[in-house]
Amino acid sequence: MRPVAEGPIAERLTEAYSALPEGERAIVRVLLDDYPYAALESLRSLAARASVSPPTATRLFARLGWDGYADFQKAIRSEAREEDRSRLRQFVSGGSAAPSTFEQAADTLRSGLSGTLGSVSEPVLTAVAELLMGSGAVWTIGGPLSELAAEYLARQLAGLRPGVSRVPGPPQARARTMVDIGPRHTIVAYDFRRYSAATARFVAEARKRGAHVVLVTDAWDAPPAPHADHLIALPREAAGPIAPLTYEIAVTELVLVGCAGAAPGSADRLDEVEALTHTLG
Amino acid sequence: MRPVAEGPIAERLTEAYSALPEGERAIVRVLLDDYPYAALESLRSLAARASVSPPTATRLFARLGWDGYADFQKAIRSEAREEDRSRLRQFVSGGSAAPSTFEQAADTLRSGLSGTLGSVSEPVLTAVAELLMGSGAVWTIGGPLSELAAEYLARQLAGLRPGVSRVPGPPQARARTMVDIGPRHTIVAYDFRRYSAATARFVAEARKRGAHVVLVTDAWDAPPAPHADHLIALPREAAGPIAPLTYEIAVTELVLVGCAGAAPGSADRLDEVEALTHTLG
DNA sequence: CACCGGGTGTAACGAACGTTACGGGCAGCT
DNA sequence: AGCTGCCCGTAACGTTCGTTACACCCGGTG
Repeated sequence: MRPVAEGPIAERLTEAYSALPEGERAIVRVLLDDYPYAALESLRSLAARASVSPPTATRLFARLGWDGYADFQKAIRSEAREEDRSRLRQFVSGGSAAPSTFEQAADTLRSGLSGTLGSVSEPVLTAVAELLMGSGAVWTIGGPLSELAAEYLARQLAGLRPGVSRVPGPPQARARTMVDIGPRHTIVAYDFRRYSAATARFVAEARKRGAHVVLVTDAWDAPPAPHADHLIALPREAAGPIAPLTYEIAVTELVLVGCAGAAPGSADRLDEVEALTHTLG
Repeated sequence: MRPVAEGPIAERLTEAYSALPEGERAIVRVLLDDYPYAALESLRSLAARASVSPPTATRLFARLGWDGYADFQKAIRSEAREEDRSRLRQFVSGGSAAPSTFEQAADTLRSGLSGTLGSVSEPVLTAVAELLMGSGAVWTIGGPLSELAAEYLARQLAGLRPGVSRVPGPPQARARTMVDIGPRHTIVAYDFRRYSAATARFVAEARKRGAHVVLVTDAWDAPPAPHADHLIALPREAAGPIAPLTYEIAVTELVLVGCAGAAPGSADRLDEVEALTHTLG
């Protein structure tokens, strides 16, 4: 399979990459970009694709320890053949003795995401999506790190409908924002771990003014939770040694999928945004 | 029938088989027995495996309508490439009966993340982590959406070491930034899909000044790729209907795990940051 | 400034390639 | 028996291949 399961040859190329001269790097890029099919063509067309001369390719394979291009090709072919065979028994759960730090971290992310996606219920997502597409205006807000998720939601959602903004950071600007918030508006708040008192206050005030509140957090007893109409709680145990922004982004994308589904004409809008980007850029 | 899914080429061979003379049948048998790998070797070795002469093979391909062996090989290669792609697509989009939109999206995210985490090689992560912790100064930069990942890396990395900044957006500010960039500095660039010409230019110039460049992208032939010392390529096919920021964040967190591991005293620094946050807030 | 080492492209080489031309061989038909 | 059509291998052809040799350019060093 393409990059999902790379063989040792692709790894060898990847690892050696940074130590290679420019021309040979170009070859490696072509090789990995269309792996393994680029390696099945002739050395000359390979070199042409990389815009270098054939000898440069020859030198690459020599440097990496193969006995010429034919040798390299043979290795690629047998690896592909072998990988094809083993695709059936791809239920190998890794299992190798001592997983490295990275493997541990990767596993944490994998299972954490799985838990995150499993814990959000579909009716809630549907309701949130409808709310976001049906509201008069949408504001997103987040804590020190979660604000990146808030920003992400704002940007993507703005591609689907008008009237989406970030809640500004400074108190005065927040106050000016709050003045106009009313019953037809929706606030999406991201609040995690240490929780932001400012976010809780903002959410509480917005709710008092009749706005709808969607809260993405890590616990049902988070400070702003009482003021939320819809609450998406990510499992806390998913947290690794580092803040798991991955999960926040993931559920945000889930919400966005729902929003896109609820907006039939969104493709046109996205096209127009793109055209305008070009015009203004 | 070793291959799970045979393409039309294999079918063509099978159907024509009975109408073929003995020698050409032998060729077809070899072809189908080790499909499609036998077709990737030379015509001569193919003929040898079938215990016939090379011209017999040539005649087979002419008879079946291809314009020579090279033409046949090209067809085989592109078919294999296409089949590979569609296999991944099917793998990504899931196949169970009628899953809801959200379940589909969730599966996409799950398997996409799995693919992403599987495709990044550990030595590269290690090298990047060491680079990020050992450099004089680190700058992060990203495109319209990827900049969120760049921002995330900058914020988290700043908790582990001093001298981490975002590259500013406006050209003049970028120019002022560039002036001071030199050999002991490192640039981390995120560049995806539509690719940002500005990012590519910045990276190219930085590299010219001797800075190290780490590029996180979705293809080995991305525009800034030629200027990167370390390249982390996320599988392109993993992309769903929406931009997969989840994956970018995930590999960023993987890198951060490596950085944290390379900095023993980072806990103290984080504590101090927290205390200062309280003091200044 | 001269020097040096590494990286690269151009040009030329020999080898292997796929193809074509030709002739022997064999079955089936007249 | 002779003829005919098809199949197939041998031999030679021209092409394309991967490799090597060599000269140029560039950045770093004494």
